[in-house]
Amino acid sequence: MKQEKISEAVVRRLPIYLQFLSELNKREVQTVSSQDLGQKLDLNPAQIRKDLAYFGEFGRKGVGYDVFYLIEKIRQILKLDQTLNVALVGAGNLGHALCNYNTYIKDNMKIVAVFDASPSKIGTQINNITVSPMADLNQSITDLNIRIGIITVPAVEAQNVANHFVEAGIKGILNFAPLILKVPDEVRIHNADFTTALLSLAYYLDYEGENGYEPALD
Amino acid sequence: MKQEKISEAVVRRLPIYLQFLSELNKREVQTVSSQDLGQKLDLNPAQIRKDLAYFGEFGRKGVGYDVFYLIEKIRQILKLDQTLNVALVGAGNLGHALCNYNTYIKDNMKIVAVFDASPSKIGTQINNITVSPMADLNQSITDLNIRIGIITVPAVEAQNVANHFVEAGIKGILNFAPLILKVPDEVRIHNADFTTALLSLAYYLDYEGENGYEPALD
DNA sequence: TAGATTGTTAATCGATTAACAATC
DNA sequence: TAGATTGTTAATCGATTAACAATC
Repeated sequence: MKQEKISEAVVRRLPIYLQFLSELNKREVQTVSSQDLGQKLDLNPAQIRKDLAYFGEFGRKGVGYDVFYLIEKIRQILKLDQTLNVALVGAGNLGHALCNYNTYIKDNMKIVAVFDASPSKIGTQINNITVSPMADLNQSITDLNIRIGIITVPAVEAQNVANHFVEAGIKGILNFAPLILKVPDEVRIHNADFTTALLSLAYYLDYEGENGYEPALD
Repeated sequence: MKQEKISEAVVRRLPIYLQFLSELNKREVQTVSSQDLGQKLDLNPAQIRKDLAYFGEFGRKGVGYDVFYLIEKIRQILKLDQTLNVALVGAGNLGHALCNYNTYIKDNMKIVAVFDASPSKIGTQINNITVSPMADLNQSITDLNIRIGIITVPAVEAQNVANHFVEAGIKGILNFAPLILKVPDEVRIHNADFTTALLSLAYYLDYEGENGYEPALD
């Protein structure tokens, strides 16, 4: 086990491993090799072994990885072995979708507070959570020991919400708004805006193999 | 202008440029330098210049880039200068959110058909589109000349939907389900699952600067 | 002309992959 | 023991960044 710096790319793959391992576990598969994992996840087996080796020796030579043990280990690494409370700002369609989604609950992430600026939204219920006014944000975040915030407001309001989050002591933000937020270095931002993924799809239509863009000839 | 292979990383940044340039255009800013762009988007100015230079010479030395001209050029590169019809399968909360969202419309992407397997959803209206049964998918995709599909169904059904899409001739898929889809090489998949982004946030909590994971000492 | 900023080459940095000894 | 598969080092590959001549 080395004390190297672990790159973001590695950390980003851990939840992907976790998700597929959970699937295997559900199907009562006991053991898995990096070969198997690589094939199912479209990744190089050497990369998977290397990723895991940053954190310890979790496999057995000649055998592979014990599925359940590896799940436990990855959950520890990601700090998902403790419940993490999450706040969400923006009770629009997307906010609703995220609250009703409950994939994260099994991963110990739980949206426990929802806020919105619009009086028409405040007081309504989403999945047993009452939408609160922005004025309550600071207090709730302290009371509920919330460290992660999700932003699902329109782009124009997103920076403002981020500022509120930072002031309230939030340490990680999942941002769905299509812009780059400015926050202090100690706050971590992950962008979940899908418009870039959608728009960049267009580039790859039709011209697979060639370059998509045909410049004017000089 | 060179005929190099353009990496995915480059293409992924184009929509980000586009989005900020549109912002500038709205504010009637005429010209922008790679310096400015880099600062606002948290990117290296050299990288931005290099990205753009793959596709042509869009700037003026000593001056910068004309905002409106660059917008036009990037839209051409991404093939957003023509309207692209999009199909969506999965009329749940997330599907609803995406249909009501209309950011893409200004970018010439439009969801024009929605499908769901559940009888309780079929026939309902989302944003003026009637939810159709899966049986109609093939025909609609042909009739409406749809080349991009969005998957917002639960993970267990996602591969099945992807197969339908492929058979119907879809060339690009935006997948929100948390799994790796298997499709022929000529079909492009972009994953928009945000659970990986959310779960990996946990890793970075608290221990900024250090490594988040504390292994047992041997 | 002087200052600014591009387009592009060269240098650096980091991430992925191949290869293999160790070992179950 | 023979076959399989890990953990890890070395080789490769690709992406980012620095630097600068060209030029507006």
